[in-house]
Amino acid sequence: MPAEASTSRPASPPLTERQEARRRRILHASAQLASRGGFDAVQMREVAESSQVALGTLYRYFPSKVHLLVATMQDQLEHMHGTLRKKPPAGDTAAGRVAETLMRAFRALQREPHLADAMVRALTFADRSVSPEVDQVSRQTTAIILDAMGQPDPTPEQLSAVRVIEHTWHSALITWLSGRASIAQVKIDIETVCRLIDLTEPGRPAR
Amino acid sequence: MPAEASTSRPASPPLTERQEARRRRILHASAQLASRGGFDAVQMREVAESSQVALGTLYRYFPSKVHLLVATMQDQLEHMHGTLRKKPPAGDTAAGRVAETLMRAFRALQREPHLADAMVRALTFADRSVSPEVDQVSRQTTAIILDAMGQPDPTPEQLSAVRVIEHTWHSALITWLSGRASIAQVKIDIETVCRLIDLTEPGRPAR
DNA sequence: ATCAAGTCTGAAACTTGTTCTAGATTAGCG
DNA sequence: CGCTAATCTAGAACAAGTTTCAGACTTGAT
Repeated sequence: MPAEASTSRPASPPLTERQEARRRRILHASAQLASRGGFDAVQMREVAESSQVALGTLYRYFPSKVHLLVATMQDQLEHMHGTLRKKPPAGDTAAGRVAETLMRAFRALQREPHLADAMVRALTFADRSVSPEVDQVSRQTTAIILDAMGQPDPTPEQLSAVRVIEHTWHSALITWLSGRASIAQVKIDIETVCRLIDLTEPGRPAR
Repeated sequence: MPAEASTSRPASPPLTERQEARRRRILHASAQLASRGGFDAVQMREVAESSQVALGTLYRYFPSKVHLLVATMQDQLEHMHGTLRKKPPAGDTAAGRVAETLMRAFRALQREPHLADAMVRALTFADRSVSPEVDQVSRQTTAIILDAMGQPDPTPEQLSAVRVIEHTWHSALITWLSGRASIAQVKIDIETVCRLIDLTEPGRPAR
């Protein structure tokens, strides 16, 4: 029973069971260390030791610390998408549902602020060499938002709005994590940007 | 004639002339190295050498690489605010003027993409210890946007919109810098988010 | 079962951000 | 001028990400 997740890796070379296990151990150690002290606490030597893997092996699985943390984020996002699916938001408007969904995710992050720090910092610090992985995270986030909107077939305008929402989401998280914005502030920003969705409700002249 | 900029540092201890000169040399070296190879090319030893200052001194002036790059950004932003002031945007709507202003800034960044990379990456990677400096950058950005709106006395709603615009601006830059979004895409995102301004034009029922 | 290719391990080495130290220089002051 | 505190310099030292390498272990195919 090899649990193959639906939205996962390209799975270039299929991993053996032991390799899959190593990969899981590494991701687990990464998340654990991150939960403690955030980005800085995820030290490659420690991750290697915690996951019972040689440093060189760690680097074979994840070519850099940022790759590792972005993969950790993919992992967590899948989790969250699953959780969110179970109890879909109940608002009347698409904007309200999206805002509610993002606030739910935000509350989850608040429970593990250090982990959030590690993941989000890695995500925005990632350079070109991590683009595919970051893109995957972005697609997953988009999927979550579209789910909340309940629009299986969004217009280009709506996709633009979703992109802007994602931008705001990431950047607002950053300001919260670095102590420059309060939780309340983040909430306001999310609600504000979600209004863009109403603005692009189909049946409106585009411009 | 000690040119004291209007929006500058708290100037805790006033610097002597030679110190001011050192500071300028450092910032200049930083910008120069950044223009070459972006974030990675700004190596503290090189900055120290280029600016004819000992490594320890560099760290006395800027307590970390991120501090240095954020200060570099403040410097460049002041420049840009000055430039933008000279030719204010000409659009009819506030949203249009803000979008035009940001696109103008964006085109300036496109001319020095490596410098942009160094500054923006530093900005979003900055942790709590750099909050005051990052905040200053944020205030300066807000000032530029409010200038473009031509609203000397914005409502709280408008301030929220401006915050969201800044979020989008930063995050969109990141996606462009890491090659995940095209210039055209960034343009669309900026234009999309600027619509929020019309939405909060005074004289509208606030919800 | 055996062999070749690929993978993993442990340890050292290298890079770059950051810290520390001892001595030289400078600034402000009486 | 001559003193004292602060600042600056050169350079070593340390920390953590990354690379490298020789040898042991697995895997897959014959």
